[in-house]
Amino acid sequence: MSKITSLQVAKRAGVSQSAVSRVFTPGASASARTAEKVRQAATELGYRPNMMARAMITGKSRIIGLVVAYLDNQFYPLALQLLSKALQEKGYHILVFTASNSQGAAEEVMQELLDYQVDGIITASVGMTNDLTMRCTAAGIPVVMFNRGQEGADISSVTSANLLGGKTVAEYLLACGHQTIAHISGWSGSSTGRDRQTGFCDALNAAGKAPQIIDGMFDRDTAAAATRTLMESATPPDAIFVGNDHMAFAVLDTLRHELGLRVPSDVAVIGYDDVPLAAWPAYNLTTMRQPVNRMVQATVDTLLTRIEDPTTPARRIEIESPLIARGTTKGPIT
Amino acid sequence: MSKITSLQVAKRAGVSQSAVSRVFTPGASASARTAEKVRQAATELGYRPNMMARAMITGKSRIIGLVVAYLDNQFYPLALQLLSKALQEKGYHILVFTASNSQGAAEEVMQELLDYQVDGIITASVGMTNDLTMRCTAAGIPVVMFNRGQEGADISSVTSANLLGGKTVAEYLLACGHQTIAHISGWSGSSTGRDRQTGFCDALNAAGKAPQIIDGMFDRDTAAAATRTLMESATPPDAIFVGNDHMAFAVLDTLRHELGLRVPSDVAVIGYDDVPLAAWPAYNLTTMRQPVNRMVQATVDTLLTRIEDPTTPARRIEIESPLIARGTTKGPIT
DNA sequence: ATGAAAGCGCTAACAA
DNA sequence: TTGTTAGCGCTTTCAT
Repeated sequence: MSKITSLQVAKRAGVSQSAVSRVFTPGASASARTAEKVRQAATELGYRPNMMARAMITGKSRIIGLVVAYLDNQFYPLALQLLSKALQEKGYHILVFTASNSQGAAEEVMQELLDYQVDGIITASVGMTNDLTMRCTAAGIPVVMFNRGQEGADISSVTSANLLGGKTVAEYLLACGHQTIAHISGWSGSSTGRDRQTGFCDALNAAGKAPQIIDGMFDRDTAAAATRTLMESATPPDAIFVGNDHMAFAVLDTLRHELGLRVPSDVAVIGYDDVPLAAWPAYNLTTMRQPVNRMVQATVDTLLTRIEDPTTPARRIEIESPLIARGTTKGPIT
Repeated sequence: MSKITSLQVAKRAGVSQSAVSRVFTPGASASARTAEKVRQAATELGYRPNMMARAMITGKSRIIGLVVAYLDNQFYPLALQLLSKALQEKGYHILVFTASNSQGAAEEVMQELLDYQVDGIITASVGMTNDLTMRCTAAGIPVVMFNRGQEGADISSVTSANLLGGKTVAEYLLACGHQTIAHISGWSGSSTGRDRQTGFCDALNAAGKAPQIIDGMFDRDTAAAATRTLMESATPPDAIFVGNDHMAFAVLDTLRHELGLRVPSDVAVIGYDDVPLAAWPAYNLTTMRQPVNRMVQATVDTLLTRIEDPTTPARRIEIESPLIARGTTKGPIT
């Protein structure tokens, strides 16, 4: 039982090979009778069009390259799963490229992406340089950055409203009556980390406060170390805003199990993402939600729109979302 | 800057198109001088061979289909990341197929897998029927089941030594002096779940004990419900072996935060997998390790070996690993 | 070792 | 609507 070609189907159906092709090509013309005969023969033989051959002609592979760095932050596996499912429903599939955040690696990945003739690219939280992403656009391949923005570049991106999110957190903490507020920020090399920090600090400054800030690099160990530094300082904070949930869990672990402090009575903690784990009783973390579902939907829409019509301009989508108050904060003073 | 073909490189290098092809085909013959000229021209033009065209000729796409169901169990994202990285180093990439565990979906996925002419397939924890997996083998596509075995079928699989693992857990719990031991099993429809259970029960039976067993379906909510049932029964257990870490976290949450019990003094808990979260202080879970690294390595080896030489027989690999004692058990009586 | 030529399986432009 | 023809970009005989 080897490969069945369109030619064999054609013979069996008593039509030309191109007739078979047309029956299987969306938006091609074939009479009902022909289509019937062809489909019949095709199912009998178990024929399915060869994607590779089709891709070579049309230039469309129906493959989307997903560039991803680390999957230890629960937010990304979830996104990957939803992304894959949503694209699959549209007839696309995800080809995974893991890129350690090093300079040379990105370069290499970019080439491989082009080799496979992917129809589009989604970068998830990976530090693609402007240059690299621009080159994809130059090569005519639409790129959407998921959970990352890019300053002046003409590249589509989908993020949550991080600036606003930071502000929301600041105002909430203020409303809770906190006096000494600190921030363990997301990696300052990422727009996401920077925006959350900016929104947070601006709102705090407006209230006449200046938070102490340490870059947590989106990393557990770094965040844990930052927590120690913060709490052992001369003026330890009574609230910490952490750049994402993944780090916030490390902060909570350190606070509770290493420093023996109580949350929220000694220190309040707020994260960002609202990954499933944040809702589990062991952490019960107050956090800014990132609506994965809507972000995924927007990403797929944006990408497919650009694939179908390359003249569509790049769009930068920001999705607003609520703060989810749970047990690591005391709640606003009423 | 559109597509560069081998022909354009050939012209520039002053050689034939086939010469260019040979230079880029591993194990083809070309003189040093020709190779030099070709490489020169290629880099100048930014040429890279077109994978699609190559795939069509050789029948090798250098794409591995990964079929996966859910990614909420931390074990799988980790595996996916390592798998992707290991394969990438060998020049392969992963095309993701998400399959809800329904019957019809698997059928559909299987077809798409064939459409893309994947060189091999890895199924991760997804309930492929014997029939389906056999059809892939029939179609000449090597399949490796990751973290699942299959009874009599001639299909490669890589698992940890689940039978032995179950036994190890039982003996450990016995050594800790537990009297009433229960088991919230992994999905009984999976070899992994069954083997752990069998190894566990056999060892317990040998000691004259018969554990109460509830199928946890590898699901958080089901496991939580099972925990309630167990603890509210006439003879609540003093130790619970849970079929994987993902469920064990739900069990711990329920025990501590809902039933107000202390672990391990009221009940001891042991999981299976040793995902990163198990080591975090909030859970600090005693668990059977599954050595992801070695499992991934074995999977990649097995798959690539069969791709390179299809006559290689299927192999069933079981990897032994240790119990990691942490804070949810009291430790053996000395 | 190299070039010419024959396709891989398909879609698309062209006639009929 | 349909069949015929020409490639997509490459690998692989087959001669030389």
